[in-house]
Amino acid sequence: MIIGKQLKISKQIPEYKKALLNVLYTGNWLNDEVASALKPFDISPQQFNVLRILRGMKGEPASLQVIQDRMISKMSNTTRLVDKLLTKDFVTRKQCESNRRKVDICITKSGLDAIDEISKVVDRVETNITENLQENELLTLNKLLNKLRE
Amino acid sequence: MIIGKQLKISKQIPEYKKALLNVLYTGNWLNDEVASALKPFDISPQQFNVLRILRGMKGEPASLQVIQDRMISKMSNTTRLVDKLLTKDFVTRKQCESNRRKVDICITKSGLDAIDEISKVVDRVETNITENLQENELLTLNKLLNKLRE
DNA sequence: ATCCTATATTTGTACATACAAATGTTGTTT
DNA sequence: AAACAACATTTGTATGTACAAATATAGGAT
Repeated sequence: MIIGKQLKISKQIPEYKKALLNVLYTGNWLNDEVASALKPFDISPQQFNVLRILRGMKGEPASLQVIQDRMISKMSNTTRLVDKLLTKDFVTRKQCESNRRKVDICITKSGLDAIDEISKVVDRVETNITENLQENELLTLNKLLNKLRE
Repeated sequence: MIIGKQLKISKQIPEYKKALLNVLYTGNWLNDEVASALKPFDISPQQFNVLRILRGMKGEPASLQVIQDRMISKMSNTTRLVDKLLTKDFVTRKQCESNRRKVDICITKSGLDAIDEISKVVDRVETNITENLQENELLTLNKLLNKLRE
């Protein structure tokens, strides 16, 4: 639905305000969509994101800093997010040997299995959502969002 | 920056995944930008959003439901968000007379003063962010985001 | 009028997040 | 080498948010 109608915004709101409202609103909406798809697996979008990052490390350990830099939503307490993944046995954490201030975080076999399983469901949601956008529209959307953040 | 570089994503990720990642990432980024602009006023983006909704009511009271429907980020406890605004004396809340299940929430004079003041700062942030996008680019962005949510 | 269902909000509780201070480690300066 | 600043993470604490159950009111159906 059109953003103005959706949130019952005044009709003469300038386009730039509409656009920013739309980015925020659509971001939240998308997050909620993903969250409810993840719900049955008892995992949050944030946790899913971190698991995916760790899977992308291809066996290499990641420090907290590396994880944080790559997270979609930066947060001020990644330690505790990793704690949650630890109790689920999805990751391991130990002091980094070459720089003992850092910590080596790796995904476990069971973490890999979990994310592979969960990814299928998320993939389905993602293709569903984007199916009414053409490839060139996706490219344009990416271009405009990148430009916005410059 | 380009979303793939930003989050150090694998290069052969399909465009639709990039787009959704970009929507989420840009939404969070924008929220953080606004949040830090609001910080000096000791008010959260959510609270700011509700005050703006109430200002838009032009004196008419809003029920919790009305507020929730118009919020950028839907949340499951609007009561407590309004509690916060109450303790700041930015709003009033009383039982609705025509339907006593509902509550009438109104913005106070001091709430109006606050939001007028704060809006100036947020406006500045918003124009800053969008200044490198042309009007037709903003229109396209809005169109694509609306289409995504369909 | 009584009963039942739907609506609107609040409350209890568990969990998540933000922020600053504390801890431990490393590199640099003197 | 001692002292100090910079870095990486953790911990304490306050606040925010999610979810379900509880409360209260309204609008039918019998």
